[in-house]
Amino acid sequence: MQVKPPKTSIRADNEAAILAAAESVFAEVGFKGATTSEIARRADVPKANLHYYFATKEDLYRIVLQRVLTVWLSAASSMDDNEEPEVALSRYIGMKMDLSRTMPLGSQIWASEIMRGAPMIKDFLETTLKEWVSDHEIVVQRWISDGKIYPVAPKALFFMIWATTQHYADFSTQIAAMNGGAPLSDEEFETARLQVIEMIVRSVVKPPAAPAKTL
Amino acid sequence: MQVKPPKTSIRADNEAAILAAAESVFAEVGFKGATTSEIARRADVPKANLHYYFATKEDLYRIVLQRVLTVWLSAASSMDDNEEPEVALSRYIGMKMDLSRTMPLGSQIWASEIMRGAPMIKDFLETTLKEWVSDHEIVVQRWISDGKIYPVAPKALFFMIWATTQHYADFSTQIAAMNGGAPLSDEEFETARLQVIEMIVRSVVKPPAAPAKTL
DNA sequence: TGACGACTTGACCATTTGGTCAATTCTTGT
DNA sequence: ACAAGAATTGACCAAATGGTCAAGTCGTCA
Repeated sequence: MQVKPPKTSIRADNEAAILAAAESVFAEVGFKGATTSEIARRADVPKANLHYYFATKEDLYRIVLQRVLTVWLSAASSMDDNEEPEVALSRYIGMKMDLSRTMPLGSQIWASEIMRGAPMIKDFLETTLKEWVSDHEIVVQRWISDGKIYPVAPKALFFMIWATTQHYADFSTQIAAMNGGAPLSDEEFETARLQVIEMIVRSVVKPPAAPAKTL
Repeated sequence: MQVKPPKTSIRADNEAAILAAAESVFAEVGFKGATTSEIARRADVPKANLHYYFATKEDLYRIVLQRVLTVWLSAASSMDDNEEPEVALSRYIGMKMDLSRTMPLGSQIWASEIMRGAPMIKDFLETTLKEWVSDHEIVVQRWISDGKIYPVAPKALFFMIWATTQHYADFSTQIAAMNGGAPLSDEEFETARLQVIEMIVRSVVKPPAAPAKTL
């Protein structure tokens, strides 16, 4: 199951520790605010050792960002099939909620990269992401033509999905404060997950046509 | 209409220029990433002059944050009355969309403050914001009891509203990229605003009970 | 076992950082 | 007109920053 032979496990271990530390620092204070010494501290290696594995802070950031994009793409493909809108949307929203739960740092890094003007992922936004949106706008348009969902601007729907699901990662501090100070438990999160799916689906999917005459 | 007599207009002008510059820098790179020299550069004053008006970077940040909270509170009160859910929600969502349009930097600063763990507004979250949520949960519960909206977790509804509306501020770079590279025009934004209101309202408000028998 | 490359790290460097200060130049009220 | 406070700013400082380097230690494979 290993993709790359692990060179030495020393290298693999150290790179992993440094990348994990980098992820958490970048998520908290963004690229500009991050310091290599703080990353080294969290990874529990001397700063010089960090620079032995990753030449520059920008290199480190680029690699961390690349993993975020990869994960984003994997979730994105979960909406590809042409199922019924309710099913396709539920699957996609659920997947995004799972991502917010399991990889909140990635979501936060994405957010702070966007907020600083996306200098590093401008290209990704303009090509890959733009294409995903264009492709899926067509799907939504078809659902509208077929009378399955209300006529809505597809982009507004995508933005609502992204915003709401990622909110559970990016604003987890605020959510915890509203939850009596503690992060959502697994059960609480699962409830939220279902609730989000239910609300967003209802926001666009037409209820089944009035049952012809039965009852 | 002036609240404080403007001391000298020199002071007022300089403070305003510095605060505006600070807002834009903090919005882009957060508190940790911001530098006083960059703020001074954007305000077009020497750094020493900036420190003449604001003693420390933290002071500046605190003041900028305070204004964000004030604005947030003014929008929050727009949902207070006990109107029909559709009206109350539409007004509140519309107000939040307006805020995202007119004060996007404030929204971004809020987001980055939350992402770094909200060290500076923890108290606001745990008191003022928590109370607002508690109070309005009651309103939503009543709407549910009255059968006016579907049974939803009030917090999940608030989070969806905040997330979606603030997305138009925090992720404007990404939205522009999806819009062919240009920020939303006034008309495009107005369309989005209406669309967001429509979707969120539909996500919770029950359609009028099947019209008794007419037609 | 020994040699060679991988790994480790304290000391160091130039630059940038937040912030200070004293000397100077306005403004303004009388 | 002029004194007194308000405003301006170049020069400066200690600390922190991203990054380097040389001198070592360790792992492993023949």
